[in-house]
Amino acid sequence: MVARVPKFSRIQPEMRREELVDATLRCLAQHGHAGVSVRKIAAAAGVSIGLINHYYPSVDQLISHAYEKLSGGIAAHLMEVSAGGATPRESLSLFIRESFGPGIFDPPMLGVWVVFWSMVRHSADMQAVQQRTYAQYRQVLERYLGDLAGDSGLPPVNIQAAATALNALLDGLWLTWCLNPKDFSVEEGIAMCEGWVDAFAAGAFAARLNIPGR
Amino acid sequence: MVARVPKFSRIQPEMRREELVDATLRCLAQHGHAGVSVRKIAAAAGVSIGLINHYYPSVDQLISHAYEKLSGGIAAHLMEVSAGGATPRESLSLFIRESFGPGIFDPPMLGVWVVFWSMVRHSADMQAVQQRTYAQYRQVLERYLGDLAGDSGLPPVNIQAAATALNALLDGLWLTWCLNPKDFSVEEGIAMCEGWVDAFAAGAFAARLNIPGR
DNA sequence: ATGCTTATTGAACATTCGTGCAAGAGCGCT
DNA sequence: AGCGCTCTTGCACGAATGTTCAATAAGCAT
Repeated sequence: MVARVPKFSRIQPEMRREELVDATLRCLAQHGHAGVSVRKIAAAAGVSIGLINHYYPSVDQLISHAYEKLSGGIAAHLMEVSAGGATPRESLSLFIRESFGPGIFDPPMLGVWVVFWSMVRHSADMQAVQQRTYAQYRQVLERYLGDLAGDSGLPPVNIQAAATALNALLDGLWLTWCLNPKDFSVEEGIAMCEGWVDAFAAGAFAARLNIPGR
Repeated sequence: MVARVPKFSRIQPEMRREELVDATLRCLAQHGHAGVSVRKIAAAAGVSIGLINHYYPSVDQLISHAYEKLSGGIAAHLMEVSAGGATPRESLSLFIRESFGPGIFDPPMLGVWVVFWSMVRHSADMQAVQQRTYAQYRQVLERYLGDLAGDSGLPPVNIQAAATALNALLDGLWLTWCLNPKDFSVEEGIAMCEGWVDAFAAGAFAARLNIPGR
């Protein structure tokens, strides 16, 4: 008497998509650009090669969905955490500290983003995801920085430019650190960002980031 | 009477290497990751497929040399330009403005760097180039920032951390702008960096970037 | 139980890739 | 003028790629 053992299991399409996207992210983190491979992703997800094209017309669309999930997930997480701050200044500190947390500050993650960035220029889908998620990020920072400037009674400042700069500082530190984690410690990175916010709150950028903007 | 027209010309090995490296950079700028291809590079250089492996044992070494040339060239250029400043503060302004200049602030360049970064984690050669050129960049900034802090009579500050932060701000703005040049103008980017240097010169970061460092 | 829907499989296809290698030819040297 | 070094060529090879598609079988409904 032999027990029936199914060769595979059918699961709900949405769950399967989720699994495929997760496998994609794992693949990119491990293999970098070489992870953009139907066969590698299929192996990582434990499914057959053909299943991927059943759910995604092309591998590019799978990557695009993975981009959306990762980027959206991080943005949502940062928003949720920073919302716990009692003041704008405190929210910014939470946002900064969480940006340096595990799952974000992680060298293999560079391999993932590098793939995404390399596709932005040639894919309209990727470009759309990039612009949408970046705007989301920046708006959060704009709100906190705007409130902080209001609380501090600062002269009018180009908040959008300030948010762009803080975001760039975060991104640049992340990039530098992922390329060589020995360059500086996470705590030092946080201190650099906190210093920037302190300077902002003290009105140090008012002279350069005056309002006209665009 | 038929004029002799050579099928190809022999040139000095060094010049040929130069041509191959230039073709590589052009390829990466145009095709991104797809430009990492012996055939595409050979076509861009106007030579046969086999010639590349004659000069470089593997395509990875060609990319590595291209990385070294591009990175070293930019570093040398920035050093040369910024050396023209009469004061450390002026040198920093020149460094910043030149960092936003053409040839650096250029969206296709993102495709080049993205390829380099994707290889740093898996190639010891690329890692070595990365660390060497990054240290070179930062040392220049450290010198100017150190002199500026001395001139301003600031309390002791972790200059290395400050240079890391300014470099990260530059990199982050570059990345953001290359992904979407409409986000902000070059002049705004320069203003953000100048504002950071102003704040540094005013001692705004002294409290966070205190000396112990590491 | 039986049938139906369709999620899932895996082989097949045409491309493209990097590298190896023997043949060819440019160009300096005698 | 012709020898010879080696730069240069381009075909050949195996491996890996994305996509297609007919066949299979899981799991729900009847």
